[in-house]
Amino acid sequence: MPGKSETTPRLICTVDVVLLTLRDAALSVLLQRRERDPFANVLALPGGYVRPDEDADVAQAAARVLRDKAGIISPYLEQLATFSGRTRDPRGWSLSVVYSALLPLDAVPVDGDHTVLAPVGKLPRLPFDHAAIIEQALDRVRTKSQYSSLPVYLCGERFTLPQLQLVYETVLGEPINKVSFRRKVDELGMLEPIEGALSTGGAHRPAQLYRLRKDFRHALSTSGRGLNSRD
Amino acid sequence: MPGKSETTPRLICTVDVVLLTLRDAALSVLLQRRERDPFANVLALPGGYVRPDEDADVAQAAARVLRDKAGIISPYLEQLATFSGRTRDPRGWSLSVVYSALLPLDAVPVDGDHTVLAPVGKLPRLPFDHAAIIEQALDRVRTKSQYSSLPVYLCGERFTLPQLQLVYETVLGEPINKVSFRRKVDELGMLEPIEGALSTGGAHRPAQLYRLRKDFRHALSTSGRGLNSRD
DNA sequence: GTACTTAGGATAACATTGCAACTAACTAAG
DNA sequence: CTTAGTTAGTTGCAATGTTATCCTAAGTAC
Repeated sequence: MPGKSETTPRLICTVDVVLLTLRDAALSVLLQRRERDPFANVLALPGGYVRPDEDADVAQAAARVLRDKAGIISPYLEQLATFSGRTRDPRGWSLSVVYSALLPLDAVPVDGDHTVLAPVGKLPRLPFDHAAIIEQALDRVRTKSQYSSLPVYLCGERFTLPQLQLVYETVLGEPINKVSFRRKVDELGMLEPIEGALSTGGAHRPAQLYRLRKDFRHALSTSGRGLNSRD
Repeated sequence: MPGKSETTPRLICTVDVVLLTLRDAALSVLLQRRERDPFANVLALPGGYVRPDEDADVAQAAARVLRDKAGIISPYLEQLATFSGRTRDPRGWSLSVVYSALLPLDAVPVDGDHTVLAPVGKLPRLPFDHAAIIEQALDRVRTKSQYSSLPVYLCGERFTLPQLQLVYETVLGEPINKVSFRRKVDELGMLEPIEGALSTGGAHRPAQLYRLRKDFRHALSTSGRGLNSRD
C-alpha cells in the first residue's frame, strides 16, 4: 500500500457541449473554431476546462462554457456521458464530461466563421473523439424523442401541432402518423392552446397555436409507449 | 484573457461502482467499509482514484477498482453518470464517474464485515452523495429492464423462464403477465434452450433450462415496446 | 394409481395503432 | 359571390398487439 501523499496524477478535465438545433429542416450541431492548440483554428464542439474555483459543479461549467463561448443560455442542458482516455487528447490523459442542449434556431447566434451550424448529415472532420460524441448525442436525442416531449425544446415559444410534428419527424428521420401523433401529444398533456390561430401561412385553414405548459418548462414529459413510425 | 499557464486547478477525480445483485429476492448493493479518511470505517460504494498511469480510460479504472477492492470481474459494467461539485467531498471539489454493474449472487464474494450487501430498501446512512447515486442507478436499471435483457446479468449461467420472470418482477417491483413476458423474451431472441430440464425443485412439471446466446453475452438486446405490468 | 403443483400453450376478450375518409376554415381565381 | 385548392382537425373502422382465462403436460408425494 502506497504512502499518504496519494493524490491524482495530472489529468486534463474538461466539459464539452453538443448543442443541437433545427435549420432548414435539418438537425444541426453548433461548432466553433478552436482558438488555441491543440487543433487551433479547427472546428470542434464548444468546450473548456472545468474550473473548480468558478464552477459549483460540472453542469455549471457546461453552462458557463456555453454562455461565455457562444453567448447562449439553454433551459435544457442534460449530461450525456463522460469520455476519457489516454489517447483522445494529444496533451495527455483526459476526461471530458459532455452535456447536450437543444434550442430553437433563433436562440442560437451564429457569426459566419467563428461559430457555425453543421447539419449532422455532413459534419466536417472533427478533432478528438468529437465525432463519436456527436454520434452518441444523436442516438440519445432520437431515442428520447420516441417517448418524450424532448423535441419541443427545438421549437420556439409558440407553435402549431403540424409544426411540432415536422420537428419530431425531422429528429426521428421518418414520417409519423398524424392521428397517432396528436393522440400521443394529448396523452403527454404538456401543451396548452393559445387563444388566436395562425393564419399567416396562406390559402388554407389556420392552425391552433400551442405553448408548453408551465409545469413542463424545465422537465420532460414521458409516456410508456413510444411514437411509432409507419414501417 | 488569462496567460498561457492555464491548466486545471487541483480537482479530485475518482470512479465509484454501484454493483447490484439479487439476494433473498431483494435487489442489493455492494458496500465496503472505507479504509481511510474521509469517512474511514464507514460503509460506502467501492471507489478509488482514477490513475492515468495505470488506467487506459475511466471504464478500466472502474474495472480495476472492482477487481482490486472486491475481487470481482463483471461482464456488464456500464457508465451511469458523473457526479461532481464543490461540496460532495470534504476534501474539496471532486468529480466521480460512476459505473453500474449487475451480477448473480454467487459471483459476488462477501466477507461479513468489510464487504456487505445492503438491500436497496433499507440502506444504511451513506457518505458523500452515494445515496443519490444509488437512487439514480436503480432508476436506470428499472427503466432499462422494461425494454431490454438487462436483468439476465443477475441470473447465473443457466436458468428457467419462471426464474427469469421472478428476477424481472423483483427488479421492476411489480408482477408481469406470464404470456407477455414469454412473448417479449421470445421477441428479444437472446436465449437458447439447453437439453435437459430442471427437475430439482419438486412436485411439479420441470421447467426448460435456458442460457444466454453467445452473441448476447456482452451486449443488451432491446425491444421497442416495453414490458407492462398489470395495473 | 390419485392428488397436487407448477410449466407451458391456446384461445378469447380487450386495448392500441394506423388508415382513410370526412368536415372545417381559410385564400385565390374567375 | 361562387368555386377550386389547400391544409387543419376529427371520426370510425380495420388491423394489429396485449392481457386474462382456461386447459393440458409433466413431474413429485402419498
